[in-house]
Amino acid sequence: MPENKLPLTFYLRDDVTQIARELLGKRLVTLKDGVLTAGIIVETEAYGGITDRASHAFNGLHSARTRVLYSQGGIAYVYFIYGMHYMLNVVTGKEGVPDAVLIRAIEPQTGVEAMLERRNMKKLQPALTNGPAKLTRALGIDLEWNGYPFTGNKLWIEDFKREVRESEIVSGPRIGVDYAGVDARRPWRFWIKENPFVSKTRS
DNA sequence: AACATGATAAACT
DNA sequence: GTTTATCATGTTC
Repeated sequence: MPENKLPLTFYLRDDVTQIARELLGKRLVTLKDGVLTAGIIVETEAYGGITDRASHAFNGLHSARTRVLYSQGGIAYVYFIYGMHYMLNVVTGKEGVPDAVLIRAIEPQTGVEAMLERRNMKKLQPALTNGPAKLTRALGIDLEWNGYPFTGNKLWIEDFKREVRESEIVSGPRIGVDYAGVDARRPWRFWIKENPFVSKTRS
């Protein structure tokens, strides 16, 4: 177990955009079937609870799907979309506040062979993990991981000796949320400037 | 009916 | 190499 694993207190803070920024440069790790896979987080998006039209919990919606969003921070919110993809979010804030950060891209670091196999690819290239559904597939994350804690021994985020200067962090509108009206234009997507593993925007 | 996407193919430059 | 179009596939409200 790594000593630099982020503590629960990291996730319990109430500024979700700040947490989304701080997650850049951190190392996301999964341990599944004895196989360790990990990568550096290079792109995130903040989802601001009940007042954010792009959030699944907008207007205080409670449902079977959004239940884990209202939990105390420090657990995973995994959901299924477009009939075939899984998305990983980090739930933040105190219990009752459905804030979350979507992990949109990572830079592969450990267990590249296993990731390539899960993705059915032969060679390391940005397409391995440069999108939210690509990285969940590469890390072996599916619906079973919904609600799983980031403080356990199967899924965690750890500090990594990668200094991310403020000047390296770029922000802009979130992807795929055009339906969200005014909230669609909020600059709540954060990424590391010029990193080749950041997702490609569709025009 | 819509969806916090990815893979592929075809037509560009 | 890049942009544009199309489809896959099933849960959610």
